[in-house]
Amino acid sequence: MKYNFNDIEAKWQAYWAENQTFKAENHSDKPKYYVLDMFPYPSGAGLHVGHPLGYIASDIYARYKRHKGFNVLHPQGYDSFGLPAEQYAIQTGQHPAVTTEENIATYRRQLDQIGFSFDWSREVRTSNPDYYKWTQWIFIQLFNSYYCNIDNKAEDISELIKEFERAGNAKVDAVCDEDTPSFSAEDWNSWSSEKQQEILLKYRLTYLAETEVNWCPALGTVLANDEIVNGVSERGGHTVVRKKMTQWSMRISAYAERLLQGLETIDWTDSLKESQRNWIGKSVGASVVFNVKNHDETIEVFTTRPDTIFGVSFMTLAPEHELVSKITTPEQQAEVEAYIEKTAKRSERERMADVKTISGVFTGAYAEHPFTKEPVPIWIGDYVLASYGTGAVMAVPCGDQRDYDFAKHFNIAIPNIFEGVDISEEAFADKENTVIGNSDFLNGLNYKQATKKAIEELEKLGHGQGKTNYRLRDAVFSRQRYWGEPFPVYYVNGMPQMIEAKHLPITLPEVEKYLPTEEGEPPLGRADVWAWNTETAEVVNNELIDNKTIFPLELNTMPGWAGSSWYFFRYMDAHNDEAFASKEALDYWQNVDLYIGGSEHATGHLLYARFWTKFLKDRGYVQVDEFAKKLINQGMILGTSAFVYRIEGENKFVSKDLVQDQTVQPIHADVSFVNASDELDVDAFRNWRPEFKDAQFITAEDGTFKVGREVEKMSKSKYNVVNPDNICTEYGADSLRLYEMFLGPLEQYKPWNTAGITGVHGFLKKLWKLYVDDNGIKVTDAEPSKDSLKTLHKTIKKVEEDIENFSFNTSVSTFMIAVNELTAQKCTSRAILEPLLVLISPYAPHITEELWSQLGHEGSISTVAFPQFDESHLVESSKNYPISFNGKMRFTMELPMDMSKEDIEKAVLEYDKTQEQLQGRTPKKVIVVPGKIVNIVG
RNA sequence: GCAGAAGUGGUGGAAUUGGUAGACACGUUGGACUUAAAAUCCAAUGAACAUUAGUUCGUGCGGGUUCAAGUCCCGCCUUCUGUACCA
Repeated sequence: MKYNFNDIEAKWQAYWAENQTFKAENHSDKPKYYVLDMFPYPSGAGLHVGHPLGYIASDIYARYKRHKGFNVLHPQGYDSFGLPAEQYAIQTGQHPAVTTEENIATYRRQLDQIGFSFDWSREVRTSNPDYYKWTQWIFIQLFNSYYCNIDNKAEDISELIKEFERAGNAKVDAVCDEDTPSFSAEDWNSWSSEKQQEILLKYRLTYLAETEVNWCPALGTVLANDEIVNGVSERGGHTVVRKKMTQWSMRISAYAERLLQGLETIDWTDSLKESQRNWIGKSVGASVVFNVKNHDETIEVFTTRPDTIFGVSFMTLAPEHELVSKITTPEQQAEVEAYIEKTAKRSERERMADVKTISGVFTGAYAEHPFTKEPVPIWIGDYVLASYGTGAVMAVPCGDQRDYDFAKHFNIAIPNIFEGVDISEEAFADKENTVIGNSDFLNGLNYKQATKKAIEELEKLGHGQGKTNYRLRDAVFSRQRYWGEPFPVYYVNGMPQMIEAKHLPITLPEVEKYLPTEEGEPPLGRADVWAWNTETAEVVNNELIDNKTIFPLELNTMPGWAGSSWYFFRYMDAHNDEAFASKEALDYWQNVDLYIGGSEHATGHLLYARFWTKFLKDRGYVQVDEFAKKLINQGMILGTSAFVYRIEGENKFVSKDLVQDQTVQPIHADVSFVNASDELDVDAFRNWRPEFKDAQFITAEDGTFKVGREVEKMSKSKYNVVNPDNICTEYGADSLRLYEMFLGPLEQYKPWNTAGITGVHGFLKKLWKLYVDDNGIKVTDAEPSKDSLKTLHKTIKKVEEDIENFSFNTSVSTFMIAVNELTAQKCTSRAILEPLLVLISPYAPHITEELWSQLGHEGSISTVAFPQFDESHLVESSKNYPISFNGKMRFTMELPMDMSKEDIEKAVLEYDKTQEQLQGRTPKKVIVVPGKIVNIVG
């Protein structure tokens, strides 16, 4: 019987689907284990071999955990709202729901043929109204919450309103906008409802505010900071400009400290945690208030070095700073205005590219040093960013290199306030070795002492206090797009109102085009039926809007990360229409035990999802603080591109080994035309494109034509994309799974080379032949040999360790070694071969199911207990000792395991080969490590 | 600039606590089977020297610790990833 993988794989995939083999139960006596892959976006191109890498790894782990007796939740679904489907809709007029549906079908077919153990009964799609109903619901909860700094958690906004009615906001310590005024209870109670709502927006966790946003004209939408790479849009590489717009924002900054602290409690990679730490950007220091001479204005700055306050010799404001126009003296007016105009014109990108040029202008105004009362000149300069801190810095040139460079450039004094440090060449920024001098009451103190003292003194003077600053900004939550979740929001007198939760979902309206309107409104502005009737609680025709009972609905939609910020909870109870998931399900599954995905989501999805989890916990909807306990980033699989070389100016191609010093042009050839020995199928290449049809090919003497190889990112344009469908047809899903793992460590970037798959495919054939010959199953009930038991048990040990360490590549080698050994031992024993199948089944589930059933078992192998490791089979009576001379291994010597150190030394020294090596010398020293090694020195 | 990861044969990679460097594969070469091919099987395969026995070198580079270093320490170089005038 031959190993007919196509039939076997189809058979078992059908079996799993029919029997719902991998359906997870929400009630079980078994311990739970939740394995999750990062949500795929179903793109039109389908999967290439790089995509399933993480899915295969998580699938192996999920299957392993089932063998280990866990109730495993291993779901899959689609992040199905998003820009590509919408761009496609704009180009073709097709509804994004239609193309999304088609793409999902392709994905599903491709995923199914790889044999994943997903519980498809729990599939979720973010674009499905049953799902986004709850995304809208969470949005409403955020709107109805504020962040209380005293309790350090989110609380219901009604609590805040009660307090405002009772005592105004004097005693309230909550996260709010910078410009929130102080008010009394009388003020509050005297205000109109609109005014009250305006104030409440300053506290709500999601709020509408005029913000400066990253506007991408080409995409017609706003982008979040993490959607911009090097000043251009991440998708498409379009220009991004700053623009003021009224937008929904998420008050994620309220959670900055908890998001930072939480990192200590989760097992994520260091690089990922580090990215999040940098993104949150905590800095501890002080806020210092400077008076402006001859003005009532004050300038507040944030500094991490209050200890260097006596080294201040100027201040710098961002050119956009609101005080600039107020304090600039008439003499400096023209110069300042010219500078502001010049910097405003420079795009973010230019400003970033050109960090070296120092520019700035003196405003003519002076601040007053809080301690010395000396005048401090106020400059403006674009090295100060309006968006960080207060948009102003106190410049200490002796202690900060940027201030130093600025001072040098403009000939500003650089007073030295450090003991025994030379600052004639550069600033001194070493906090550890700082001793302050020339600084009145701070003299002689180190960094820590001086910082503490300076803050105390500033507080006494009322000129500052200790402060912690975060780089993390509130996240803009609106997109001027069609294909996203609609907001459950309508407007009364310009004030946003939430639709009651019981009327959700508010489904996407139909539009005739997916472009912004002529007036520049988002695509939903084209919908005819997009108004809210508050009496009937229905979405009605816009013509009915009377602003009495029928109001306009929000035209923006939610961003891509809305749906993916909580989907991991939905899988726990995917069809619940009473709640986003039942309390029982949430209590049982808690959070994700293992999350596998790419590292590109470090500061986007993975931060927002943590934020929403903490919010849901605060409001009592979930029990957990973090949604994923452990996270692994899989590396990318790169393509191995193939190049053919065309002689410059001629339609003549030359085999790689004959190129020599001719001037040639490398041209990408499709990798499917190239075999394992880098030989090109010339005919296939000719037929590929008309211009190659009549080309000449200079081949090697043996008639072969060699291509060059280079490792690049896998991409259509490089013709190096390998489709898993072809691999499955030609070698089978089990070969694909094994090979993806065999390529190397999961986290590492590594090139794909289809040629190597014959290795694992050969292994599967050998495995098959161990069980089956021409007459069918050849497994017997014979007593296993000692050697076979040893092979089995060392394999159990190694594989178990490997899986626990996510070292899947080494377990594939271990299987190969085991099968090679058992084949050599001519093992046919059921007692060996049955457990071996269970070991391999997480990696190669189809072939093992088939052999398991052929061995006479009913039902799936997937829940059979993992074999128990028994040390006793590995105990050796002797050891083949490596004998080294001065650290160099010369020969080996078989000696009993229980031999004493002294006897080993004696035996080794008496051995002929030892004397041969020593050539009459007397060893100075003999090191014997029993069970390991012998080293002879001398 | 800063942070993180990584550098081992022709290639992917292995070596879990310092103890036989290169497991397991790919590729290459030779052989068996075959009319031939495919498939399968066997053997060799880090480099140099040597008829053999064997010797020398060898884990990015330079030092060091140790009986023993891919592994530990110090100083560099290169590549990848992320991030950046963050006060």
